[in-house]
Amino acid sequence: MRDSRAGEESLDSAPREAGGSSVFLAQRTGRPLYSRAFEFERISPLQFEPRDQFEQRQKKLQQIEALGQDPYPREFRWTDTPAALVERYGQTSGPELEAEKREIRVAGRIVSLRLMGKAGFAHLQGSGKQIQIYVKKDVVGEKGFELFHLLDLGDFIGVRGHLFRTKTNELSIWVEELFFLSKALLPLPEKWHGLTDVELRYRQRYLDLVANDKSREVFATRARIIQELRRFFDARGYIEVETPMMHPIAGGAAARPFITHHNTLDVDLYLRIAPELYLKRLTVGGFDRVYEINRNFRNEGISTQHNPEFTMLEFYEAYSNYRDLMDMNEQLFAILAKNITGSTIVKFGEIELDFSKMQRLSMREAIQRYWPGEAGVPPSLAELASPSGAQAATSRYNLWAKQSGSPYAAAKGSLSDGEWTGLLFETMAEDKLIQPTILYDFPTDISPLSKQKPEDPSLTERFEIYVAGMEVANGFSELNDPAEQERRFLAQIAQGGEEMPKQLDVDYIRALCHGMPPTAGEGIGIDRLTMLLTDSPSIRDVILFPLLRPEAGGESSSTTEAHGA
RNA sequence: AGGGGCGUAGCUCAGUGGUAGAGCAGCGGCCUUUUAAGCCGAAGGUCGUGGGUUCGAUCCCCACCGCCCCUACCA
Repeated sequence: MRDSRAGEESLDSAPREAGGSSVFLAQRTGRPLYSRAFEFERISPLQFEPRDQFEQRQKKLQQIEALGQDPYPREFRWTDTPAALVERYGQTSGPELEAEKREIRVAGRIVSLRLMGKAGFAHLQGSGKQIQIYVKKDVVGEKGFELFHLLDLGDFIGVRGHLFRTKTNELSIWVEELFFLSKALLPLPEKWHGLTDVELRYRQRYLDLVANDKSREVFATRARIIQELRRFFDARGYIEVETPMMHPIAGGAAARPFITHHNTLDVDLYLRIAPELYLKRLTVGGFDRVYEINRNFRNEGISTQHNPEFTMLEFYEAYSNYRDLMDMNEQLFAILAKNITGSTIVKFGEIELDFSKMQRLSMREAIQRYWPGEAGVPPSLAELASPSGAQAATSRYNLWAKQSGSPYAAAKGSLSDGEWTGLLFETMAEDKLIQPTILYDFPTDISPLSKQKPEDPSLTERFEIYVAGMEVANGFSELNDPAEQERRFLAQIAQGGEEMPKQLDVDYIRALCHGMPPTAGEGIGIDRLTMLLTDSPSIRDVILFPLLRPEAGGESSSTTEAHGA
């Protein structure tokens, strides 16, 4: 951490270590504060673009310093934010402002600048809101106006003055004194188109946030969604916990993990693919209602719906089952939609999602429901439940799909009945679930952590919630029979494959042996939920810094390393 | 991984097989209530990178790099 009492001579007067590469032309020297000069020595050829402006602004910074200003001052005390002023005085008339004439001190980033001769206007932006300032030479004086001249778009300043309205009736600050706060050595994106290059928006999110209101709103909304979720669960007696991100065994989901290494212990660890097994240990420990909002990491593809690290809310509730959760979810999604967007009807792209009700379908019903008419008579529930029934139905579906050019179900290796059912559902029904839908009764074969249905052990008490064709939640009555759990884990391990655990999580079985209450648990994908509630078509629009390939220019991978041939 | 698209000034975008264009930003000048401020002037580019075709390539061809979209894997 940086010392908050920074400002003592030692810190400032020490020449900066060149360290072999600096982007600055001028290196500061060990002169005392306020009288320091720059030395123009090229330290390294590395520079940020645009170079002319970078250099120009460095020169201006020196000139500002020459005016007696600290180039990086430690303190500015403000009385109001731009947002607060707009909020409070947005409707107040000029004469009323004149009558009050309260002294205010406001800070912000300069986002527009109109300078004319001996006066000028600018807009200060703070927390996404802007207020205009008016700077007049007569008022701020020779030096103050000189400082004003040296300001660029992007600089941070503070002002002292009072509110008034201009000829065009815009609420503005009549500036009596200017305070330089920080220099933008690089220019902001273009002022009315903003930043549209998506790559730049993701790589340099800070510019996106400065330039694009829409973007800052999305992330503010994301924060509110998480707040709402915490409120919802806190009000129901849950406690929030944090469980390990580094796991000795990657469990709790079927996914390829990231591998890392701890030096002192000399062990490989996996970045967690799910917090599930740890949270359930906590229900064993007597935390009857727990939740965690945190990251999961899966070493898999990147798409508009997938980022290698993503945020999940997971929660567990003792003495409940999946029916209780389904009911709770209907409430939760409706409340969220209402509180976040103002309505339970939410616009998403070209469609409107209605969160006031959720249709419920069993997986087998969904297959029937979305079975294409041209593919013949849909399979009966009895057929789908019978041995090899799902496989037979899939063959019939594939026959049609291949003829019509639709995606067909391609099985890798031999599948069990439950796997066929899951595959068929994913192939033909999943992307049709546009309106919020609770899909329930998943095959046991693809639900290794769920309790079976007492009347049909081939199915489990598990559901998923689909919205706009995306899976956003996954919950079930948790399997708490240690013998059955061990059997299913061993079956997974025997099955093999990159996505399956390699090792039995013995401690988890031991925990279950100490007794886990009947519990229902669920995970909700926060990123996807945020997409839905902010009308964002890509997951990268709701993740501040989505994973991208590292920028070229540093050590480039292929060219420098490619001597294998 | 496969298919499609994109890459031109710091930003937003035009454009052409024959010396590269605008607006904004930046620079110099004028301007004391402007607001996409205005007016005058000057500057700014390895047209993603590397090959090839050509008398000549930013443009055509190939490869590579990066990003976006779709499909596959996945939540």
